[in-house]
Amino acid sequence: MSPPPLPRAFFERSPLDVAPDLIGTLLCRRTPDGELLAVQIVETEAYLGPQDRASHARAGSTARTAPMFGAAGHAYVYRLYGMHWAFNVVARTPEQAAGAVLVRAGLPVAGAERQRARRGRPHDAEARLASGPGRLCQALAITGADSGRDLTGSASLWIEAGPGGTRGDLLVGPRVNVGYAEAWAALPYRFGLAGSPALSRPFAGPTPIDPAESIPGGHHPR
DNA sequence: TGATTGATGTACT
DNA sequence: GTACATCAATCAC
Repeated sequence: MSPPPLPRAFFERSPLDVAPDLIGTLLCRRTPDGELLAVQIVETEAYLGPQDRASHARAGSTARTAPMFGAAGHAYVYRLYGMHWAFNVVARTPEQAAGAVLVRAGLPVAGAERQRARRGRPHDAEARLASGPGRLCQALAITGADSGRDLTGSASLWIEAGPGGTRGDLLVGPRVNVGYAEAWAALPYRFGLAGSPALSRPFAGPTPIDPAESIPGGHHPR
């Protein structure tokens, strides 16, 4: 028995609320041959709508970014640097034009050996198999064919609550490799599970923070 | 019609 | 620490 997929309402909130709440949840994949692959999500980034200079939504809706402008709880998958895939969940309120949460890293919790085989690196530690947006997609066999998929009603790709319901201490910092986004590059829209060995890279600055505290940096658009 | 640019990962020094 | 693979989207003519 496993818990049901996270419901639509979970994703019908600001990406700034959904991104930290996804830390500790399970991203699950049922392959065509029936095998279960899953990771515990340990790192996410929030991307807002067209006003966010770091978001692909900044150019408005295109064939690629259309899922971000559609219903919350769907996948947005795109090709990165011409050779990797990156997986997002659409997160937005009815008032927000677009929004998404990039899943940057996870720790394998089911089908680890199959994930290692998919990565093609037999000697990599488990914590390394999905410790980056491209690695995570390769380990879980996520491709552009999954873009637009409804994660709340799919038998092949979904997100469910993590075991125990404990999220652990959160790390917060600026998003990775968005230096072109001017003032938006410095905002603390990246979230990580403190102490996880599967983070894609370290968080700088004072860590961890108390999850109960508000996000540092003042007032943010939600 | 052509040039630039990335929400990266790997190999190598 | 640096080099580089590789391509759709976007932007500059």
